[in-house]
Amino acid sequence: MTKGEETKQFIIEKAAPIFNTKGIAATSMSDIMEATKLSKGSMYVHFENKDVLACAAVDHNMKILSSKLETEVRQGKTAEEQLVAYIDFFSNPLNPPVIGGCPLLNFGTEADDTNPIVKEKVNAAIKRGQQLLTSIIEKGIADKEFDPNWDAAEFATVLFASLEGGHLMARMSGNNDKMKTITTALKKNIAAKRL
Amino acid sequence: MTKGEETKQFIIEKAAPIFNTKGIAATSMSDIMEATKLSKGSMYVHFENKDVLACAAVDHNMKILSSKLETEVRQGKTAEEQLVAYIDFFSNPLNPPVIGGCPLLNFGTEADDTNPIVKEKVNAAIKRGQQLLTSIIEKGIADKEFDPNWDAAEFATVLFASLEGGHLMARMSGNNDKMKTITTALKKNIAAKRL
DNA sequence: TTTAAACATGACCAATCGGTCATTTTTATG
DNA sequence: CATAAAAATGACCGATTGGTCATGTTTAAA
Repeated sequence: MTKGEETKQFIIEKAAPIFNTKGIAATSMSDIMEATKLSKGSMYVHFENKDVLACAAVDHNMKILSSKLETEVRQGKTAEEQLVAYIDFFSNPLNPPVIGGCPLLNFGTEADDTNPIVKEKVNAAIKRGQQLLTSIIEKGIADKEFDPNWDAAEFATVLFASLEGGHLMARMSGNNDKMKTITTALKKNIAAKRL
Repeated sequence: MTKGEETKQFIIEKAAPIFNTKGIAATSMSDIMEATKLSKGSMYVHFENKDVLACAAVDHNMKILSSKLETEVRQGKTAEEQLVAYIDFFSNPLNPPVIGGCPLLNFGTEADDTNPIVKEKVNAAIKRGQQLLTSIIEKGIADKEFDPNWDAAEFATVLFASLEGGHLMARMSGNNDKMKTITTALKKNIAAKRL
């Protein structure tokens, strides 16, 4: 890795949590300069403009999130353990795996009507999450672990949606009770499909 | 209503959808001036600063949403009809009841780490939504319409969370399929509690 | 060790930001 | 209708925004 590549990565890592907490529009290049202790000119050596830097930060947040998630899910041996690991990974929005909370929620809502590029990144990430969940469930069915009539795609959708909604509820209230209710209900639904 | 009050209301009504679509930080006073065709000085006659105007816009968006929702829910006679009306009200995020999509999601995620006042407004609105749902379910139980062992608060939480999550998924994908999956699953759960 | 390219710097730029205020116009009341 | 208060105007303000660029420094390969 050349010095330039190192600096570029360094900037991304410092910028990512700022964009994720303050939002893209509310984050200024000065904020990044302060966090990196680098000069303005240096930022523009590595990123042609703020949008490009913001996109890199979005990507980085999602990559960190998914790599941490995959590490946790891999710990599970059975499909049920893996589903539970997935749920537990998102079970405490007040101490989230990525600084600033879920980047899908944060960047998704901001980009919705304003930034089609970021919006598509979020959409793709959601699809990957859905696919991971669906494949775990289908593996569980193939392994005679779950009821073969279980609709994998449907449950993956409901699970994902309720975790995102629970994330919002927990962060707004500053309290994790609602999230606990949701994760418990989800796990109950999974257990009910056990053979 | 005096002329001043009329103008103030007019500004709020024009500003509300802009704040809800672009976000608070990304909306400038010039945006509001353009939408209202009013001068900058006039805006500051009615609102001491941008934050106050933004708060008024947040309140307005939520008020419109909840009043439309209540109208729909009131149409239902039985508790089940009312729950279904609630779900249907949020069932098409691509053509949402309030311009810009769900204000709880939009303002909530933006305000999370930056604006405690707006955050608390969102939190209070979520609580009201939860209370409405809980009371409908409890009424249904009292009327011998639903299984008396149904946990009203739990289902209210799951319902609300999955609708918000589904909202995000639908808007990111530009497609309503996931939301349809969610609403169908929710209605199935309700029907299962019917006596 | 030489040297050209890559990197870093910070002064500088026009544009826009939120906000103010003296002045003018409109409103509403006696 | 007179008139004082309320509302509306737009020029103006300092601060900050994203972005540029000539200059100096560091890197890395020959």
